[in-house]
Amino acid sequence: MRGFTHCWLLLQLARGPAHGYELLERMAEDAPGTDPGHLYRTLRGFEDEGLVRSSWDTGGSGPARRVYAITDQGWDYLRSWSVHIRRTRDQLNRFLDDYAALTQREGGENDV
Amino acid sequence: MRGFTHCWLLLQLARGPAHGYELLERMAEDAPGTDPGHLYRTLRGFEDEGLVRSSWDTGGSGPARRVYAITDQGWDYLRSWSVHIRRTRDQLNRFLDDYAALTQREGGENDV
DNA sequence: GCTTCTAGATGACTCATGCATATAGATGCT
DNA sequence: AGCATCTATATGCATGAGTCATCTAGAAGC
Repeated sequence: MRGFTHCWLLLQLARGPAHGYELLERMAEDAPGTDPGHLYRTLRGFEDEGLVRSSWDTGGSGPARRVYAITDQGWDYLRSWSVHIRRTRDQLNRFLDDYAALTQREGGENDV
Repeated sequence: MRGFTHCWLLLQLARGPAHGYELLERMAEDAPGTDPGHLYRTLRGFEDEGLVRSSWDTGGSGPARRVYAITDQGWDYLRSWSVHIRRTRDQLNRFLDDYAALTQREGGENDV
């Protein structure tokens, strides 16, 4: 499966078109410490795979912005991801349960 | 963060000592398709970092087995992982919630 | 002797991620 | 005009997880 950044970005674009810098700032709130280079590369990668389409927005202030919009193929991809993500979440839950059970048995001095 | 294999392996060793091949078989049930090379390398990596200790078990049938046991440092690591994993799980839940909300709004022909 | 099973390991590759840095338009300051 | 700063996109290079193929070698069965 692709990393968290991939999922997050495509999901954001599913909510509506946006340009990279905007997504970068949004991400700074949700998951701080995201690398701009990785973000822009991921977006271009999406376009290469046909999951999004981009166009230049020269209106507004500042440099031109490359605005990305999700495609039907992008929606399909997002859908298959959601299945995978649910599975991953379940695995993590199992990990947490197992860990909690172990630490309880071992002593109980842990804040689980 | 380290990948799922890392977490899973160290958690298994937290339940008790085991050798690589045994873990490989256990993993085939929980998360099929795991690569032996990756597994063995990960275990050696753990040992380099002091998270586990290994010793040869020449008893029993078949070739000698390298048996791994978790160290105190390994327990510490596992503990810090559990915090991170909980955070990741919460992110995945947020993703799934957002996706569900989006697809409901868009039409509702999806089995969420 | 031969194959098969058990067990551990390496080499080479792809891809996600991180860190530094480059480029360039727009804006504000002096 | 000159200069710094903000906005915006992008590349270069390194690390490290994960994958695929392959190797070594003891033990067991036939």
